[in-house]
Amino acid sequence: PFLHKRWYWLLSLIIMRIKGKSSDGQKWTTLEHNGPLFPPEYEPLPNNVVFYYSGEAFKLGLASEEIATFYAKMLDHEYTTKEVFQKNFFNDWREEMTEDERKVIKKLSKCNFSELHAYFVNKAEEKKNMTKEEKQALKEDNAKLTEQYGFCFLDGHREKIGNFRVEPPGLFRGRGEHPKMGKLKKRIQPEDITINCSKGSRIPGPPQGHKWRKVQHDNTVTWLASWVENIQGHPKYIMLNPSSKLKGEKDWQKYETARNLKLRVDSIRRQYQSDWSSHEMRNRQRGVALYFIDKLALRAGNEKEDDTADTVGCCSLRVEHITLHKELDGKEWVVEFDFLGKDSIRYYNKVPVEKRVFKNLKLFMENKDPDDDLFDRINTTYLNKNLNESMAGLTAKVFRTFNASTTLQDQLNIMTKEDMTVEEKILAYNRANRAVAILCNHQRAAPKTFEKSMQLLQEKIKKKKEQIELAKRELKEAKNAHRERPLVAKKEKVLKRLQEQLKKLQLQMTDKEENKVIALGTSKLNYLDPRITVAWCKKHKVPIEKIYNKTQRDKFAWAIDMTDEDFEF
DNA sequence: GGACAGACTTGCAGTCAGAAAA
DNA sequence: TTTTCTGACTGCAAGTCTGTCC
Repeated sequence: PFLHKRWYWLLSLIIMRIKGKSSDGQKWTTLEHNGPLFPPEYEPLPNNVVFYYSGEAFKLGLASEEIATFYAKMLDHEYTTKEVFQKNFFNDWREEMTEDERKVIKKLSKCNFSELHAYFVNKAEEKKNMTKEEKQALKEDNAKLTEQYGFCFLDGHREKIGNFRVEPPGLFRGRGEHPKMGKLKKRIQPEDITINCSKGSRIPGPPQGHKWRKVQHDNTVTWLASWVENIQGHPKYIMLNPSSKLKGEKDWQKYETARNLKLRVDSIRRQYQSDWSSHEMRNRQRGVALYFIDKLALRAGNEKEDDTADTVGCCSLRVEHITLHKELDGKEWVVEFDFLGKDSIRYYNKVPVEKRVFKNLKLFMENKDPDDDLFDRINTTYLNKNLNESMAGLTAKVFRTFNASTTLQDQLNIMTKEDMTVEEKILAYNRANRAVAILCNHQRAAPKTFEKSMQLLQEKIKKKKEQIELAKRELKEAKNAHRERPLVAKKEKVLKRLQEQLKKLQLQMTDKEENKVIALGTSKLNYLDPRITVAWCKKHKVPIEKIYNKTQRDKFAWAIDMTDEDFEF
């Protein structure tokens, strides 16, 4: 109890480091929890809500009715207009139908879900219009469930669980042009679920009349429960919240690896540059790929399974994804990138490169079709094996963490001035954050209400300016006419306050405009060493709450506790 | 060395709840 | 007090990377 938080963290991190090196992959000693929380069972539609086929009322059985509601709920979403989505949905739906239903329902275009849709729209409306008391009661029920299922005991500490709910059934919504969009995501039964906890701990009871698929005691993994989803056949896990010690330590380790790269990066860069002139084609490809990963923060680019959206990363780039320009916009040796990356987010960039890189790319593209691999001699496994020889723990993605955190540190150093107000410092921070987001290509759809809220701000600024004019005149009058000290002082104060408010609004607007299609959250949460931020806040007297919200402060508790103002990444 | 499974991190979007405006 | 708006939070898909098997 007398151990200061910071020392507690340091100590446990050091212990972890020692353990980590000699470890057999053990992640915990004891783990006890209450199992996952299942979604509520399907509630049948009331009899007055009717599904029509070919204009005729048709009573669906419970199972097929439930699936129909999944589609009906999504009716005003763009998804349901897509052919692939419709086809997948209809196939899967028919598979779950009874023989009799299948005999009748043969075409999706003849299905009329509109009453079902209206029913759910109405229900949502009703929920919105609930009384305060009803809402409060619902909230309390929820809190009870969180209390019961939302926590576990790991090595004796009560820890928050990240996702303690089993995913409900529904229609799969892939991102981009996913060939499986619209397929039925089936309801998960206790019989599908594997429970992981420690030997001798209280094993969570399965729901009445059910059994778990399996109960295991594997302390080399961190998950509490798992099941296999039916779309891709991949496992899904119930795991701890990012605020947990286990996740925090892992996060810290990640940033330490990135800081290690800082010490080695010069020699690694020299190495890959010399690879550009290697006699071996494989080495040249490795050198150029690594250069892209380092300079452009591209992802590694693993091979993907079929039946997924066509997206690529560095190693999986194809000839069609780049265009070479000997000269473009007054620059020499320009590579134009245009491809869909993770989550089908477009990466578009025109980058001047070294002449040798350019020549190599030309060579890699020779005698290839557009859909051939650009780097046909290498893959991510090979790349990572190589990187690991340069530095323990080094993999392709470490470069993203390293470059992101380095950029933040550099930008903060450049942009923060001591005479700035707190608001200006926050803007500077956001700009540094934004530089990182742009580097990592973290995009978002422009918010639907963007134009509107922008206009609103404009108006506020206009009003404020008018107020300032008025205040100036009044001040002048006060000075000329009355020469009453207290009145003049008062008017001066008013003016000053107004001017400060205007400045604040203008800063707000700049920030908003620049953030229109850039997402800052991802880099803040996953790429920026929180110690940089914590140190900066301490050094420049910016309250940490201005930069990190509650969740973020919880996740980065380790950094907040252990970082001094002189920390440098 | 390639295929595959498994575990864990990263990423966007949609929902929700509380703050701000009316 | 009611309505509107925004940022926090959740959900879950989609990556990365490691280990195992043949």
